[in-house]
Amino acid sequence: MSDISTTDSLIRVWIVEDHATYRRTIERLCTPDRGLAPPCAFSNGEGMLTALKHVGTDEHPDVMLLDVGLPGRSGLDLIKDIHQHAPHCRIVILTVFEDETKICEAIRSGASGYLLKTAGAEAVAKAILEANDGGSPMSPSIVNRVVSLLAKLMKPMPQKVALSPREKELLTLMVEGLTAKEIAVRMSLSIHTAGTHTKNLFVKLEVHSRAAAVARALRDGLV
Amino acid sequence: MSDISTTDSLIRVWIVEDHATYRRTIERLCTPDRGLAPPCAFSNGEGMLTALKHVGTDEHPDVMLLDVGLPGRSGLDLIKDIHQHAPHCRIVILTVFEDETKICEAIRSGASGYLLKTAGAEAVAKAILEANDGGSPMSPSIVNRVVSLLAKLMKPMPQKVALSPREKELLTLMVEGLTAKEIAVRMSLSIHTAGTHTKNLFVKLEVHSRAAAVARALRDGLV
DNA sequence: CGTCACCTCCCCAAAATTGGGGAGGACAAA
DNA sequence: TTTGTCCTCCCCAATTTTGGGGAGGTGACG
Repeated sequence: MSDISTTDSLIRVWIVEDHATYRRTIERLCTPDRGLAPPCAFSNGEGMLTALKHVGTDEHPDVMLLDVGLPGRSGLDLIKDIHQHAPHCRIVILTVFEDETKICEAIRSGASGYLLKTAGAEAVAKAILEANDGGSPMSPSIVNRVVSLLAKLMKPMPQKVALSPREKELLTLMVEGLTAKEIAVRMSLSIHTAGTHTKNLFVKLEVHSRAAAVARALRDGLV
Repeated sequence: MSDISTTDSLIRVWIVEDHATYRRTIERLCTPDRGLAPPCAFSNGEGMLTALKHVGTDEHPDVMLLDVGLPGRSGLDLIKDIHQHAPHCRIVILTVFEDETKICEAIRSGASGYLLKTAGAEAVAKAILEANDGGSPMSPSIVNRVVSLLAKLMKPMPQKVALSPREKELLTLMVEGLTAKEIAVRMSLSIHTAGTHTKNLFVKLEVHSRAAAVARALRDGLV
């Protein structure tokens, strides 16, 4: 007997994935030698949800692999429902989307993991085990984003950076693509004053270049 | 007799505005001494539209002040209908919205003017006269946007600037706020190559600074 | 009245950017 | 094959940016 079999039962995995071939790939990697029971696979969230409502609690999945970008309701919406019906089920998002918004929503909704579909079969299998053990499996690039996201939220981002009128004006012109000299002219300032404002602005925005300042301004709606 | 009375009749003004007090303000400024007839005021587009359909052509308004952000259909949708029933009616948008999208739609729909509600009573009165004379009254800030918008459309904007893969990559990192040196490291390039890419990028984007490049990228969704 | 934030102006020097130039190789289309 | 685009690397010099410093003035707030 291998050490895996020391657990009473294999991990119950459910899969929600509309892409048939990819779904098959995932199904195939759920093997007893990995500690995984033959999975239940669904092509959409509705089917999975009705199944979840009708099976007994002892039949509930341990880990749910969830695709987002499904037809019908977004996979992200499903998370809450899953948690409602199967509170102990660990949810792992499996998707091609890498954007912060989706990741953020998923995490907020209560997903345990977030895998990119570029991940190999072994990575997925490992992720299932990790999730089942209470971990939070994530693709490397996702981890990066989560960390930076967290860092962003951690720092006392005072909602809106308190820019003085003149600084806001300067920032606006900077976003227009004007150089320091042009800005000085437009604002009827000496180059030096424009420079001073720029320095102060950089400190407030926590950046070290015009490009970064513009990026921050545009992205955080400071203009 | 004042020179205003040399015209046979006063300007017929219609107003569509849901905010009662503001509507009253506008109504009050339509005085004979300004060359304006007592106006018809409506709190919504539907009412105005039915009225427009039922009155004779000789009763049609000369100038229509239109609020957008009305309950029910958007004021912008109304423009087409108004033109259909009263082709000679000059339409002036009166709103708090300053965004390019709204302005663009309004102009495209056939609005003659676009006023911000921050405009004073006298400005509104002047705008009505200007519109009636075939002009296009606009708040200063609106004019700015329209001009820049026009300029943007004029230049042979080749839809999407054809950036090479490497250039797009560089641009992305530039938007992240990285310096040339950092970008070179991230892209595994020599500073010189990063510089070369930057130069080519600037030519394609028609800019002369990183800040402007970032602004262009972010605003035109190049990343 | 002192303090603090803001605006204005200036000096300075290290570092980065900007904008020319050239040059070789890969690779695909004409 | 020739042409063209793209990627890579380099040199150069003028200009700009960055980030310190100081300094005087205003006006608000306690």
